[in-house]
Formats: sequence, structure tokens, C-alpha cells
Amino acid sequence: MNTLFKALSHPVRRRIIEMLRKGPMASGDIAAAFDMTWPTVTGHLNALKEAGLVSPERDGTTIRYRLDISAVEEALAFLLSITGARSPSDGDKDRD
Amino acid sequence: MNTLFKALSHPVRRRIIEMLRKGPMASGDIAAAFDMTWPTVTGHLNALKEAGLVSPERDGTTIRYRLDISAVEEALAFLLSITGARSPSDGDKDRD
DNA sequence: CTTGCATTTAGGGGATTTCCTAATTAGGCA
DNA sequence: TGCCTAATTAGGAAATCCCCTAAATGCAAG
Repeated sequence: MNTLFKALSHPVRRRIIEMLRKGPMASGDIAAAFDMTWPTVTGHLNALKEAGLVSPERDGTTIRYRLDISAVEEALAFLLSITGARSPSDGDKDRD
Repeated sequence: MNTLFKALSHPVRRRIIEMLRKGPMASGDIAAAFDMTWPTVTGHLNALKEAGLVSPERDGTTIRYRLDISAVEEALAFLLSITGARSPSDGDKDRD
């Protein structure tokens, strides 16, 4: 959960996730979409992989990254537990 | 959004958020719940405040922190946009 | 004003992040 | 084998993070 939210805390990594929403993409194509060097993007992809958010699959010389929805759902579950379950007794305690 | 997810990436800060779910708490009471010094907890509270996740309210000499749900909902919206809107055309691409 | 309590700010040490360039691995093809 | 392309790992500099101790602030009461 720790690495998961940390991975989500970087704009480049969030954008990669958004790109992968439409389907898997090759590492090079992902890197080309950013204004930074390829090794740097590889680093971000590794962070996402560590967080369980993406998984790489090799196809010949190219490596495609696929979004892993289940990890996103873990984060989602935490946030929903916050917004979803408020104690009704102090919802409007200081209304004036 | 950046500071928001970064704030969520630390276990102590997530724990504080969970504690605040039941209602506002004094800084000292929050600090007492952890095995670290009070200044350190103040630092975490500042991170949460920067992220818009909590807001402090002074009452005499004590300072109470209240959870700010709307910030949580921002993060929620991002994650839902990932899980919620998959392109149906490539959802089952390798089904042969 | 002085004392006391709740809380924050200041400053520093050690670990981690983020980016770069240079070197390396891995696969496909002559 | 040797070469080209795709992609990663290695290593290092600058910034940031996390935790601590020590000092400061804000408020209330005597």
C-alpha cells in the first residue's frame, strides 16, 4: 500500500497509468511521450511495477507494459473506507 | 494531486486519516497514539494539511485537526477514472 | 509580567527520490 | 559471428524526506 500510493504520487507515473488505460504499450512508445530520457522513464516503469500497477511482457525485442487494475482497486478500497463510513453522531456537531 | 498522493504514501499519515474519520482530534492526542516524537507527528500533520486532507482549528491552547473529505474524493475520482472507464475493445484481446 | 502547558518551528544527519550520461543486456537478422 | 535496435542497469549529483533534539510561539491564569 505504501509503494502503491508512492507510485501514484508522481505526475509522470499517473500519466503513464492513464496512457495504459487504453491498452498495453511498448516501453519506447511510453518513453517517447515524455520530455525526459528513456532510462528515466524506465525508472518510473519500475516504480509502477514494484507497486503492482503494471506488468511487463516481452514480445521479441520489444517490451510491452500492461496496466494491473487490481492494484488500483486496493488503493480505491482504502479511500472508499474513508469517505464511505463516517460516524453519523459527529457529522454535524458544530453547526451554527 | 501530487502532494495528495504523496501524503497518502506514508503509513503514519494514513493512520492519522483513519483516526480522524471518527471526528476531529487534538494534536497531542494524535501524537500520543504513535511511537515517535510530537514534532515528527506535527510534520506529518503539516504534510496532510499541505495536501488539503486535514485542516487545523484552534480552541484556546489546543489545536484540533479535522479530516477534509473533499481532498479524499479528488484522489478517489482519479482512481475511479482508471478502473471505471476501460475501453471495451481491448478488454478481451487475447481470448483465443 | 511570569509561569505553565499545548503545539509548532529550526536545524541537522542519514536515507531515499529523481534525473542525467555511460555502459550493458537481449533479440533479430545479415 | 557481428551489427543494429529495444530496453535496462550502473553510478552519481541535487533535491527531498523522515526522524531526532533544542528552541520558540500562543494562550491562559495567577
